[in-house]
Amino acid sequence: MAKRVKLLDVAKAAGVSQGTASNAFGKPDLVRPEVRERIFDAARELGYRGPHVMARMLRTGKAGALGVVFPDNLEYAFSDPVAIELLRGIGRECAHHGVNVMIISAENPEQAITAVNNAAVDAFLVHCYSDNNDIIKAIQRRNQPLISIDTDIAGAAGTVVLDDFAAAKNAAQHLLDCGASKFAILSLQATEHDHFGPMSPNRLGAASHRVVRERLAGYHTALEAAGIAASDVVHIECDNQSGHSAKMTTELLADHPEIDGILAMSDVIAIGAIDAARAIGRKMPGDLKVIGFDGIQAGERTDPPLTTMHQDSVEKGRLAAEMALSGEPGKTIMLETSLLLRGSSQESSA
Amino acid sequence: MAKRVKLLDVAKAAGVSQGTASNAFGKPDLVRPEVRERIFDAARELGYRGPHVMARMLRTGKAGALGVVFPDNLEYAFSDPVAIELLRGIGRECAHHGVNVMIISAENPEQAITAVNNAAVDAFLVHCYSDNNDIIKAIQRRNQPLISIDTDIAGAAGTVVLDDFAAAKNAAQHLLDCGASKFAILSLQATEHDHFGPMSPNRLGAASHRVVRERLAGYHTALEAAGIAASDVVHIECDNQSGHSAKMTTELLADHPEIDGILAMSDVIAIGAIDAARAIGRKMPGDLKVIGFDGIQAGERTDPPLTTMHQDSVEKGRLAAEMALSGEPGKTIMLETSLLLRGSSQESSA
DNA sequence: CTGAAAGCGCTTACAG
DNA sequence: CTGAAAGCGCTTACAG
Repeated sequence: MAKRVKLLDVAKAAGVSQGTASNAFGKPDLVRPEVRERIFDAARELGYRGPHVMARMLRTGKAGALGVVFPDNLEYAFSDPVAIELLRGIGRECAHHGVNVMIISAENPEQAITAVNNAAVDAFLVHCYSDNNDIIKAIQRRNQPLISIDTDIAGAAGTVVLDDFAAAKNAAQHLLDCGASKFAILSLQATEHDHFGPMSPNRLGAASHRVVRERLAGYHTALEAAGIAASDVVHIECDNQSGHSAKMTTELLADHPEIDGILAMSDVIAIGAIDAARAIGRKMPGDLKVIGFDGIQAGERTDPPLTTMHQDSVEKGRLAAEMALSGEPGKTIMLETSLLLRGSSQESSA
Repeated sequence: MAKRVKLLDVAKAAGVSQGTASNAFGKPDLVRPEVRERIFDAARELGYRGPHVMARMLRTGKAGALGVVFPDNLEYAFSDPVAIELLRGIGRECAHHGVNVMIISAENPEQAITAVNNAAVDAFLVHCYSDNNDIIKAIQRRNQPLISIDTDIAGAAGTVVLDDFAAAKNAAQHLLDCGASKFAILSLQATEHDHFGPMSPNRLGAASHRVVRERLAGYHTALEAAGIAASDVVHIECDNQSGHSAKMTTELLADHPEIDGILAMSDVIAIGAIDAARAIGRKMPGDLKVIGFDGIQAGERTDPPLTTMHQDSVEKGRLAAEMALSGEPGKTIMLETSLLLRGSSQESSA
């Protein structure tokens, strides 16, 4: 293995100083064209591979990359359609700024902390549900800008969230308008600890995930205005996988056949619910109305197609990346959702 | 802005040498516990943030990250279900090794070269269709291990591909067995230059993408064995998006109503084909048989569900990452596919 | 187990 | 526009 050719070798061969050679690569305008060419020729001849990335990073302090962390669901992030849309938006904005995207990968929370500490990035984007998390503390210790997505983190350089309360309120109102009167809520996990199935009032009150808290409040607000107490609503906590929510829904509808309105906190969950309800012969939307949350593509292909509260996850990711890259003071952006009407809540007019 | 606390400051405060302080963080076993604690205390007191990542990288030459490059479809990679599965496998293996995943992001090929040069990574994983590419040259100039996925790159440290020939041959054979006799092939792009619609014999012969070349050869081999010449098969080049392939299929079936077998090079393309065929009233599988390629989840929800050649893209990505991280000599892995039988090729027995 | 020293390869003030 | 020098912050032989 030959010794690596470095800038000084090139400079010597070209008969210039190291500084000038550096400029030829990094700031070509500062070097006279003929000298620049001489330097490039020397580089080619010696087999110089261009400035060493890590050395430049150390010197300039810039990593040229944004770190993306999914503390709640590390492996899972690459399966959730919504996370992928987020990543697409992040990737788009990073590409625009000529910055790479570093996905912090780990098998468990402890490893994630190491992974965060080993990542050469200029800022972190954190997608998580809960603000109380060792991984977040590890990031904050690094003292780099942190943009939080979908939850509030104290001291974040920026925050992008949804108006989850309004979205959930509108979702419940829509099912009320469609005539539903006996409700079940299929909730996302309320805390980091796995817990599936019926939610006790205790558990309902203990939701540490901002998204869950806000959406529950929104659903309840609309229902209570229609005279339906939260205690009369069946709450089921689901894993965010259609297979799992299908199982939960089968049990739900066996125990509570009177349910005629299902409020699902994600489309993935809603899709499982529709599958399960159809399998046991429930007619939708006549017999049972379902509304999801997110607006993923797969919702177009359920039977019936899924009515949902649509959010623009791509834009959410893009905005977060933009905040991270702009270096502006920390602000909070709250995005709106819109009702995406399909067949699972009312007969299509088509 | 206070000056950054560095290791030497901590060492002085703890009354040890810089080397010992370094060991306390990086190789704790080499430092006596009581000394170690003294160092950690000093670090805490001074607000030391832990060893500087970039400095360590420069010194050790290890980046602790794997670069992933999609030269053909930079933004598109986060939309294609198959690319996402690949990424999931890569992420899984990287997490296992405590290595982060760096996605090289760029808006155009030129930017991609810069992005490659700015990426602090230990090796590159390249997913591409064609081996002749400026981005690949840029990577090779960096002289780091390069694992190529889905195509052969000369000098790669490793290669992971599918047995595309056998897969396509089996796909065509299956439709023959189901009774199809008039075929159309919906092909992926054959070269990097956009070209959609009917393929001339010229274009067929010029396919620079390995995947397209192999699959065409496989389809043709099976069809020719059944007495069907390649020149009697309609070839259409599609963008890998269901909306686009749907349009192409509508035209195809208008021009060639006799077609009763569609061989699609991806499930995404096949899904569009099924949608289009159903929209104009073609009965599947009775009237028209369709087989896809990949085995993505969305294929379960078409009407009828999509028969396809299933590949394990997650494993493909995982294997590629494993090769990159093992540092073993370059070898080639060829993965098999399997027929995934659903309703688009024959009546289900259910 | 500990300390003193070298050096990873570059970029950037600074002086000309 | 060019050159000489400092230093980014660390880890790792090396000698004890």
